[in-house]
Amino acid sequence: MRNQELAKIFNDMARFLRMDGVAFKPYAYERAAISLELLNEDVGDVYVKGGIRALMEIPGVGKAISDHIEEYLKTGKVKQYEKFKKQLPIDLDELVRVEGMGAKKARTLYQKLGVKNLKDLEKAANAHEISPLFGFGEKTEKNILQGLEFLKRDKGRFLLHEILPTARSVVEKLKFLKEVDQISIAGSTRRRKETIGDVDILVVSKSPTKVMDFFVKLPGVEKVWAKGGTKASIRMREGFDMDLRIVQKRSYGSALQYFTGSKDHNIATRRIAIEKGLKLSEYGVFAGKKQIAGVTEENVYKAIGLPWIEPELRENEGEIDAALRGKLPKLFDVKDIKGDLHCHSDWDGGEDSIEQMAKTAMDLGYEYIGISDHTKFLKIEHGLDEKQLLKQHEAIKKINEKLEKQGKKFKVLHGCEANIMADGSVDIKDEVLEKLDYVIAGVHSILKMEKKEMMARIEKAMKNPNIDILAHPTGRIVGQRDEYQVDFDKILKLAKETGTILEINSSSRLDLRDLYIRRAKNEGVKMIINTDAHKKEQLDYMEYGVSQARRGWAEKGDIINTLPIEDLLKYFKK
DNA sequence: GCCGTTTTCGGCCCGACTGTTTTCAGTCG
Repeated sequence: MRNQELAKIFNDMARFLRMDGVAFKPYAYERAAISLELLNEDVGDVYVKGGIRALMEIPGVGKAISDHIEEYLKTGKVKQYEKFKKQLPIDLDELVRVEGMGAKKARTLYQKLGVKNLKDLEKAANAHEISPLFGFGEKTEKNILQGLEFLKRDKGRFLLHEILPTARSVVEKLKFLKEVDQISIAGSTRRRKETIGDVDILVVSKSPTKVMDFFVKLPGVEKVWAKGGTKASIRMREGFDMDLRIVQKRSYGSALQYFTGSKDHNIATRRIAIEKGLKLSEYGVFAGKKQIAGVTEENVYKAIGLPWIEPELRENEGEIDAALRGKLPKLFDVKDIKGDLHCHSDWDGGEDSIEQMAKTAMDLGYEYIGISDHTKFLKIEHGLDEKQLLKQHEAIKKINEKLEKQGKKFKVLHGCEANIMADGSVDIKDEVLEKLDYVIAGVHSILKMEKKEMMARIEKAMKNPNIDILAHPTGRIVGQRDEYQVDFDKILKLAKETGTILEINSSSRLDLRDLYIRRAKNEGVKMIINTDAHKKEQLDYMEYGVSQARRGWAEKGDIINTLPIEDLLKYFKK
């Protein structure tokens, strides 16, 4: 989409302008870039429909930027941008990935040493050409070399699944310190973004130095980037950074609000504060010099005329407007989940027996679990055939009888995760599917189909009266695989027509993604959050699916496994 | 360069830490 291409150009232009010491213009270009990224419609279509005038309707786009957009749409280029690039023919994106390298240092190194990319940079640093330069020194050169080393090992962003347990264990360790009065995870981890760049931790303490010293000496710390009186930053062995901020009690709420972000949400909240003649910073809300809020997040939001906003919503994607109108969604949490219907047992090569899975589900406080093993087409997953499914059906019946005898209210449901074949049929006969409590179906093979073919395939499956749930509907796996060629609007339409439930898969697929969840909710399409657990420990993944649903503005009524079993069953087709 | 219930000019989010030029620019979040 041309929106993203233009957003990149404007972000780059902002960087060039900032390098030249131009004030405020960079901010304007960045705002325009954000607007374009958030625009639902292709900017080319906007222009075709309404010309320059329509472009100027886009927030942050005025006369000059709309001219740039028009120029780009007509010629594929923005002259001013080309001029900037010619003046500074370096791979800035690459260079600024080195910790401590910004645009200005990069420019100096190009002008003095001809450094254009990481390779040149490494050569110059190794040859000690950097340290003698004006404004640089021994330490800067050493840091550049170390930054380059880290970059070589850089694995990019981490999955929330990988980060959250580590972040929590660090919080637990810090809690042991008597100097730590209050503590919280902040940043994108608190917003439960699906991938995390680094972990932010906020602490209230009267003895910051002691906490800092402890923090930078935690096991697994590989490098201390910075350590001051209120702020420290470390690189962990696993390859991600952790930042610790220490504030006073009176600023805990405002600091938590600030460090939770997102950046765009914060800019929006600060603007609101300014409109009210107040100042919002991490230290509090101020009327002149007087602090009027800051101890809790609730009173910070209240002071600027907003209700408290759930961290998962803080992306400046409509939550502020919704908050002002009293239309924020009522989010639910993992405690509202009554069961998990996408679970594998040792029948298909999973690690744990049906009983063990059921027991773990009971321990989690669930009222039911659904066993949905793979079916026969997936030989690599030891998929079950019709005969085995019928046998499993009897086994589950016995387990339920046993549970009933023990006086447990808990129930094991029997399903399966059938394969949607290339032609849209499934690999288990209807007469067997009919006997199950429910059927999940998913695409697991021939993923690289053309959109039209793939949609015909999925349409046929969704129209199958035996298929209740579409597993991982778009096929993406975070950080590993893009979604297959699907038309999500069509999927929503079919879900409405056929009553097929869309899955929010809590594993590293996190499929549906948050924006799709929001669209499904708006269309009134029902969803279910499942873990796809292949062993009992993975039943804990539910929290990630719930976070995803929360980021998608979903409410209890949108998610059928918040329902008790008798109501849940009503959503299945038969 | 953009914007507006303080509005067509004057303000734009704001503070911490590092290293080096020893007073502050550059970078980061």
